[in-house]
Formats: sequence, structure tokens, C-alpha cells
Amino acid sequence: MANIKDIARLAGVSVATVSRVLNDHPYVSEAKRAAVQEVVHRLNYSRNVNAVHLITGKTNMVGVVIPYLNLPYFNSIMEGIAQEALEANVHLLVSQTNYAADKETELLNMLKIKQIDGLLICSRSLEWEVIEAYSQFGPIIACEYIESDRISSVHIDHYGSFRLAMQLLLEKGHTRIGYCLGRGHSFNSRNRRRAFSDALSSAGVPVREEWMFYQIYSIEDGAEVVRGILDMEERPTALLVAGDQVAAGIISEAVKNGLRVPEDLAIVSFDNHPIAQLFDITTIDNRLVEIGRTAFSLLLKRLQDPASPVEHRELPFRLIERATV
Amino acid sequence: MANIKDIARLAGVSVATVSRVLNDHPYVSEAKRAAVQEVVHRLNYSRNVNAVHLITGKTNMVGVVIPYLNLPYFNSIMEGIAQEALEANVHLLVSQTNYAADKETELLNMLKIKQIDGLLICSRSLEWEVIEAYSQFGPIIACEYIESDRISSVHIDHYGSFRLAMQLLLEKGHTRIGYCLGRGHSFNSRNRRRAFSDALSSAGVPVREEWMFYQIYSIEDGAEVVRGILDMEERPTALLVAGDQVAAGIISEAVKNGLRVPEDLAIVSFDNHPIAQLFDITTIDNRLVEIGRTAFSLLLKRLQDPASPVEHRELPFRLIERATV
DNA sequence: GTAAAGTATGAAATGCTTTTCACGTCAAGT
DNA sequence: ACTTGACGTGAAAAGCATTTCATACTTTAC
Repeated sequence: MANIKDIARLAGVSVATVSRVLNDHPYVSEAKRAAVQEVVHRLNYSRNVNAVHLITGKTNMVGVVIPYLNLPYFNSIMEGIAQEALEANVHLLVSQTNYAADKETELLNMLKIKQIDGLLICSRSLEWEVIEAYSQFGPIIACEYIESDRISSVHIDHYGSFRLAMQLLLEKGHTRIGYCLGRGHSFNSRNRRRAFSDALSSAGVPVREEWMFYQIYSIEDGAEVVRGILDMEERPTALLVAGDQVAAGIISEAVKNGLRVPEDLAIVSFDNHPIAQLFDITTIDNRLVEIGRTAFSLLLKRLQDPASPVEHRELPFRLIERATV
Repeated sequence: MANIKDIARLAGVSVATVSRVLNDHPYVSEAKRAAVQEVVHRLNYSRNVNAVHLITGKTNMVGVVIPYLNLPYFNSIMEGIAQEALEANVHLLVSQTNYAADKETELLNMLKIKQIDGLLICSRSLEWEVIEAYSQFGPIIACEYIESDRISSVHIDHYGSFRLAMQLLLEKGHTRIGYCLGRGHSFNSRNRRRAFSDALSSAGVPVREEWMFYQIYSIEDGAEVVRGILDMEERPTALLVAGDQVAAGIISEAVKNGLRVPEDLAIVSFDNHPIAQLFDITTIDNRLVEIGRTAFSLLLKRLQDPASPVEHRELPFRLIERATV
């Protein structure tokens, strides 16, 4: 494969001039520019990007830390990121981590060694303090709430959205309320849990641990929850469900077992995924695609102007009332 | 940031020796190995991968050409790819193309200039002849049927699976059958269309163009199809639907409009996505995750041994009979 | 008419690691 | 005792494009 030196020789100019032509620098005469372009075209020359990366220390690639590509929650965020990346012509190095800390560390390290220019973290298991230490090597954007003067973030107020959902259920007279979450110990989960118990205690209702389900991700997990509930002496009359897909699984299994929704079991879920419309689920739209888009644009801004300030954006959520409450 | 030269100086050895230690080459004395490792550790040194890429011409990254990350069909394939990549410790440069040819060309070019070591193509709009020309630069794997001695492929027999679905419907006495596809002109679509008309003509039934729907991707598109059918004088009694999600949209809208499934409208769909179980949809399992996994492993094999032969694997599909036929 | 600013160009340094080649030592084999 | 082969090590080349610096020629400005 030809290199820039070959081009220079054939076009009768120096490598510096070839580089200028390649990078659209001014200060190249029309004659030489044309000569270089002719040779480039004739030899079907392509720049060796690896060399460019080496010398510039930039790769035009950003890393994406994402636990699961196939969960609707993350898939929606990823969709937003991909849309913006396509637009901005930035490549995405996607790492499905399954929440493995070493995979996260690996991407962080790629930032350090400048294999990627920036990092988007959809969710993580490493502590923020650990991650923050890497922000000296390039911009990092989080898709969850974080107090940091070094990492930008986009988030929705999970506490507020859970409170809103609770308010809706309490207003309808429900007091026997449970919930289904994914991870029990993430920052978001703790917030949601807090919103849940705050709402209950302000209504003077005690929290019932047996109605709180964790590690609930899939349709099948949702069905499992219903089977669990059916076996209980005292059943909850309403459920907050993190994720429309899980909610769909719950509703489907509930109906199969003769429970009426919402009369016997009311459901509020989150994300407003297309499936929620299909099942006519009352849900809180978490604007996930928008979160992805915003995260990417925040990253792009910091990439283009490293001096630009760290930002924390909160996106508004909204309640979509349908038929499950 | 320290470089290999610094390490060499501090450890009192040559850069070559440092490189050997870093790459686990034999022929380094224990004393020097230890000295180098001590300095590496003390300086928290990391290799500059961009330099490694430049000199080795390898990047340990493979490109993934994928039209839409958020369609279940592609999402499932991607899931399989991501699983294997995680395992093999290979990075994925994912490009959501929206079927834009220039995005595909871009990845192909990245292969040429060795920014990626190989390429996985989930679906494409470029002609295979064009793509084939790039196979000289690195292994390319296709997730669809292709006759080529340069590009490996994994596929399921879409003709066969469509025939099987048709057979099922014909056996049940249906003759007024329509279908819903995504793209109308892709290779897979043409095959499916051929299976469809072959099946009809062998049953002596004419093809009805007005029952053939294209560009049907989403739940909402499915609902649209149903509204179209409701307006028809003569309605189909059965539908083949490429994609469980679309089928779910169809069923949901059909039921809303008083059509009974399967009595008034029978449905066979494809992919066996979790949503199919939820809606009790009769579907043909296309083993998409498996396709992704196989595609990746085929790529890995060719990466590790460039001399290994081009392979074409066909994965078996299977019918999952549920309640919509 | 002369200083200052703008335009144009190439040589050489830079970024960093891997690999080849050449050379030296030591142990095993004959 | 002498050849082989294995082991260890470092100098230097290779991989390729960008950028700085120095230089020289043109314009513009006053």
C-alpha cells in the first residue's frame, strides 16, 4: 500500500505538502494541490489511520459502556447514542459489560491510553470515585445522576418519577403496593426504593419487604413474580415495575391466572417502550432515547472544546396514563 | 506519559527487552524481567496501543455493520455477537448504518486501512460484488445467504422457513394469505417472496399483490397493516409476518377491532423473540442469537488462521406452534 | 519605499512500539 | 576439543502521517 512518501515523490512535492492537501490546510498552491490529488486518486491512496492516531493522539472513536444491549432500557439509550454518532461521524466502540467491573476498567484504560477519545457510561458497577480518576484522560459522560465536577451527566429524576407513580396509586386508594427492580443496589435503585418508602410512610403505610422484587429483567422474570404473588396469603394490589417489558410479562401471566388488571392488580411501569402501548400500560416515559442523544452531544461538546464546563442535565419525565391503573 | 524508552532506561535494559517482557516473549532473563516489571508497575505504565496498531497492522477490533440496533431481529444477532466478543476479548466497532451505503463503505474502508481486523455484516445495501472486493484486506462474514468463495456466511434458510409457514397455513385450509416484510428487495425478501408464491402456486392459488405489505418494521406499522386490511372488500384470512414484534402489533390492533385470532386472521411470524411467547404467537425460531455467535466465531477463526477456508453455515430453523394459527 | 503581514514550501523532528539482525554466552552432543 | 543449538541482549530499522521551524517570496499598508 502506498504511503504519503510515495505520493509526495510522485507528485513532486514534500510530504508536508501532501499532508496539507489531505487535511485541507490553506497555504497550498492550486497547482500542487491538484497534482497531489491526482496521484492520490490514481494510486487509490488511503491514509493509514493508525499512524494518524499515533501522532495526533486522537482516534475519533468513543467508548460505550453498556451492561446489556438487549434490554429495552439500554437498547433505547443506545439507539439515541447511535443516532447522534451517525450524525457526528464518530465511531462507537461498544462494550457489552454484563456489569463486569474488569470490562469497565478495560474501557477506562482505553481512554487513558488514548485508544478512544471519550467515554459514555450507560450504567456501571465500578464506583464513581474510581471512574472519576480517569476523567483526566478524556471526557466521560454518565447516563445517571452523579454529583461530580469532572464527569458530565444526563439523567432523569428517578426519585421524582417513582414518587409520581406512587402518588397515582395512592390516590386510587392502593396501600398494598410492591415493586420490581433490576439491580437492588445501584444508585437509581436506591433512589427508587427511597421514593417508594417515603411515599408509603407519608401515607402512613408500612413497607412490606415480601412485595419488593429484585433482579427482575425479563418477561419471564415478570411472570415469575406473578406466580410468587399468587402464592401469597396477602397479595399486593398494585405494583411499580421498572421496565415495560417486565410489566408486559406480569400482565400476561396475571391474566392467564385469572387476575384482572387493574382491578386485582394495578401496574405502573417505566420507560414508555413501544410494548407499553401494545399492552395499554400506564407508564412513565423516561425519555431514554433522548438521554442517549443528550449524552452523546454532551460528549461531543467536550471533545470539541475540552475547556467547556462539566454539565449535569436533568430531562423531564412524563406520565402516560393508560389502562393498567 | 511514560513510554517504553523511559522504562528501558529506568530498568537498565534496552527497549527490545522491555518489549519482550511486555509481550511475554521467552529469552529474557528472570532478573531483567523482574526489573522491567517493577518499573512498569511503579510508573503505572500502559502501552500506547496506537503505536502497536501502527506497527503490527492489527487492532484487535472488528467492525459490525448493522442497519438498526433497536429492531429485535438485529438486536438478537447483535446480542450473539456481543456475547462472543466479550468472551474472545475482541472489541467491537459498531456502526448503525440505517442502510446507508456510504456508512457501509466507510467500514469497508476501515478494513482496508487496517483500522479493524475483520468485518461482520448483519445486513447491507451494497452489492456483494462490491463488498467482496474488500475481502483481500481482511475476513468478512455475512449473516445472510451468499454464494462466495471469499466471504464466509451464516444463514438460515429463509426460503425453507417461509415454505414451512405456508405449509402450515395451507394445511389449515387457508388460501387467502398475505405477508408483511421489511425491505422488499433484499436477498432474503426475494427468497421469502419466492417461497410464498411457490407455495401458493403449488396449491393452485393465485398471488394477491394487495395482501403483500412492505416496509413493515414496527409495532405501529403492524397496526397500520390491520387498518388497511379492515378497509378491504376481500380480506386475507392469514398473514405471514417477518418479525414477532410486528405480529404483536397486528394482533393487538386486530383484537381491538373485533377480529378474532386465529379464527378471522391467522398469524405465523418469525424469530421467536420473547414477545412471541407473551402473545402466544405461532412463530418460526430463526436462531438469531446463534447466528450472531456463529458469525463471530467464524470471523475469529479466520482472524486466527487466515489460511482457514471460507465457510458457509446453515443453521436449522424450527417451528414453534402456539395459538395464532 | 520600507516595514509588516500573508502565502507557500520543504526538512526534520515527533509520536511509540515491534521486529529483525547481529553478536555473545553457555550447555549439550559427538 | 569442537560443533550445534538454545538462550539472552541491544542497536537499529520499520511502520506512517503531522507539525514545527526556517526560509523565501508576495502583497498590503502607511
